[in-house]
Amino acid sequence: MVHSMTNRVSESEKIVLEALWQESPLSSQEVVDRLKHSGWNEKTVKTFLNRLVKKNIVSYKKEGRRYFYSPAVAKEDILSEESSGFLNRVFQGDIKALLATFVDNKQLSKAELDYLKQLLDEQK
Amino acid sequence: MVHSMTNRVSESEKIVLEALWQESPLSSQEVVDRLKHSGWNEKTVKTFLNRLVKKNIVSYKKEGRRYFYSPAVAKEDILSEESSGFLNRVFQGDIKALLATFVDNKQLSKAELDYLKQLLDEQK
DNA sequence: TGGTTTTGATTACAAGTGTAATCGTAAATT
DNA sequence: AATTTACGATTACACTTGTAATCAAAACCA
Repeated sequence: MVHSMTNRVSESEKIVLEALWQESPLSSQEVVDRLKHSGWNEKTVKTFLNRLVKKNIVSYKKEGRRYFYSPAVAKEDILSEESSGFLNRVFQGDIKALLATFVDNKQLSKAELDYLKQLLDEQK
Repeated sequence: MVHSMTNRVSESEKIVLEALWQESPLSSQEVVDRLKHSGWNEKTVKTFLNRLVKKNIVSYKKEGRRYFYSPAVAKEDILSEESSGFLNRVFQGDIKALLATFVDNKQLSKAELDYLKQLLDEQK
């Protein structure tokens, strides 16, 4: 696979992927278990797993009759891809505007504020 | 319209909406003109305008034969809705993780860093 | 006044997504 | 061994989205 990954991961698929990021490899049943709070039918979860595999976002190892799934992409990669996409789409790349919106919108605790200041200092 | 707005604005629709935020009211032709860089066919733009109207995201005033469109929602509202949605979906509400990703990922200029620090101080 | 153009409304249509149900086969159970 | 079960593969189906084309009525032009 050469040219940059164009396969989009849908929101639902991302929730499934998140479970695999937290722990993998997992059988489909284990994924279903970890997502029982979602209210999704087992079949639905399996569909998402399948689509993730077809998109090469998730890989699997056959073990006897069943598959054990693992993420094929790093969480950080997806997060930064999503993040820069969001920044560009919603804030036209204006990171100051984006951060201002987040900082204004959320009530940040003192600890969070300190953490962020530290982050900014390191950035120097 | 009573219960909380559940109408999703698609990416393309948001681009059209952005034009109206920049200036309104606009006739459909004016919107098309302002979006000629998008490469969209006039018909396509009109479709998006129509869908925005159906979703009550954009309103219009009839003037003779033609309509003049205006946003029916504030940009800030959409931005903060999108932002908190993104925060929750992608970062599970962990604003520190989100900001860290943005701050790490983008090379921030000195001016931007200063701006952010000031923002954080105001937040105190 | 009869054609031409403009504009909004309606219709089209494939791809992607949410949400499963069904099918076929291999495995487990009785 | 026969039956039930579990699992992956295939199929289903409506809704959304991207991307327009067509239609009907009004307005303009010749």
